[in-house]
Amino acid sequence: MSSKVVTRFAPSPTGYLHVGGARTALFSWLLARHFGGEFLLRIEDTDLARSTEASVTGVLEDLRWLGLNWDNAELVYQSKRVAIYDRLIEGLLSRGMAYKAYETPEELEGQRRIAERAKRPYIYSRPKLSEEQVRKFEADGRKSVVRFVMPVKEYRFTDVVLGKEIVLAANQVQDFVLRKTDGMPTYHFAVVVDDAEMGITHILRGQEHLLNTVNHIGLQDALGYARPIYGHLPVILNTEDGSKMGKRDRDKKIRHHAHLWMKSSKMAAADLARLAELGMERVEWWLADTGRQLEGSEQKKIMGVVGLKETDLPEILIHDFRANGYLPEVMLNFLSLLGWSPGGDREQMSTLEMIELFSLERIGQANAKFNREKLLAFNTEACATSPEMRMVAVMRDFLSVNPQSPMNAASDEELRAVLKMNAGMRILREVEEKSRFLFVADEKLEYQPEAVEKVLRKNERQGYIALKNVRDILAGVADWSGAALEEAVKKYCETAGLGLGKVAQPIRVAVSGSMVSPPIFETLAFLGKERSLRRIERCIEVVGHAD
RNA sequence: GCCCCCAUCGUCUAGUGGCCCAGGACAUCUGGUUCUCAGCCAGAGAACAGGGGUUCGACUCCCCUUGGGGGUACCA
Repeated sequence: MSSKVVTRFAPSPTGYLHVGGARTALFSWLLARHFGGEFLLRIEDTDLARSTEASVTGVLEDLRWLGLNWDNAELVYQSKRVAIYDRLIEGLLSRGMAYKAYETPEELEGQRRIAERAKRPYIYSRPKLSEEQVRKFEADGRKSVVRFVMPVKEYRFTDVVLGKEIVLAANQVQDFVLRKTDGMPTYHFAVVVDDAEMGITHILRGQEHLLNTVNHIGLQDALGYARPIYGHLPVILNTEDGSKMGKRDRDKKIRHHAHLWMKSSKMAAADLARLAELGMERVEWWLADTGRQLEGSEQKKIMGVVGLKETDLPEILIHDFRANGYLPEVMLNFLSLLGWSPGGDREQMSTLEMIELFSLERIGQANAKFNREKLLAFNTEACATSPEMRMVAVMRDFLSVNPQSPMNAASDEELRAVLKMNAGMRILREVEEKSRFLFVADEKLEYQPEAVEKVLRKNERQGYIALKNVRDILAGVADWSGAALEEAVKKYCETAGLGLGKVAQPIRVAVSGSMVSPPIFETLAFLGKERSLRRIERCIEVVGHAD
């Protein structure tokens, strides 16, 4: 095997990149990089109704974020290659290797139902049309598709991932559609032509394509193409129910909550539709069947009504993980372990190590469940061990996709300091939630009622009193450093006979507005004497007044 | 229904006939550390789906059962 390895990733732009697609892309990329070959990108936009340019942009951005760089400067769009497909299809037609078929989708559906009712497997049977019938169909303006004359025989091919030969019996093959009524090629046709023309040597794809492969090799034989090496990757499943992990899962959760909401608030679908400013039929249609999906904008409206936050939804899309503050290198590492293992006890790897260690033989056969907790643990470790510079860059990227965060105003130096005081962070979203108060104007700081109650008011306002007392101590601290502040406050605790927690928590609430923040002395040092005291002063006033 | 794929701790997996009364990681549980959250440290429990073969010997090979997943489109 002296020829160069050429792999590809060929997403259909009907949504953003999800973990399954990313894993497929990663494996193809690793294979190419391992052998010093090429990794190409192609956009499979033959489904005119569902493909969008926004999806293409999104997928490309996600791939770039992950660092899965592709080698073709010019992207291949199947929608721009229709003339090429047409020429080849005409060739097949003229040689009798394909034919026009005139059944409507409804007629086919009917045939399928009949077969199902008779408990017979449905296999499309080629109708024998007389020339006269064909003329009549054409004259009636009946739309036609082009079907491939699939040679009836046993098909077999070797799968490198499964490590075995896949056999499909002759009675299972059937003629399939090459060109749809709208003139676009089907996936099956375009994929075979493009893989051949792009010189793809290895095709890695999800196991849902396993049986499609026989159609593809039937076509390859008819068109005189060489057969690439195939490998079908195990499917990534949900931990919760073991079903295939996919974009539908977010929709599933929203629907579930919508039902709960209707039950608890005694509302009907019509009320939900009205409040969400959506059509009633649309909402009812969606609620009725778990197989149905709403558009992203519609989902948002429903979520607003039933009280679901973006962060309540399961992360499925690569973009979700980015927006929650996972590191791309961690995603890559974790994804690589879903179906692959370098062997032994090896788990955490840099991308370079993954390239070096990757091999098709070590890809597993069993489906894998996506374990979020383990991903979190990997991310925690990476956050703890990555260089400061890297973390600042990652934080910037995180903030760029969270433009509403006040932390966007922070300088690199400030980010570095914030990251440092957040040692032990798991994801960047936690850093943001825990530290955003540092970048809110003193007078705009909001005090959580529960925090004020529990920490300052409870037990005869012990916390409030401690805060007042420690305010005077802090006002007298000359060296406003973490260490000096700690010393001063601890000394106060000792003389007052209080545990550090009894004093630290009131200060925390006063400067952050909540019961959770980075370590209190570092927080004070970051804010500086003036701002710290101003916040404490304001808190004393606000809480005192409220009585 | 039919076709195809798969099967080691709760989860991801290591294991390619004796090195395994099965190793690692995450999760769980128990202690410890700590100004909150998180983290960190120490320890513990936890698996070869079942039944037949093959073999001197099976987690490893073969068959069946069961279970899980995928496909069955003018979607990819």
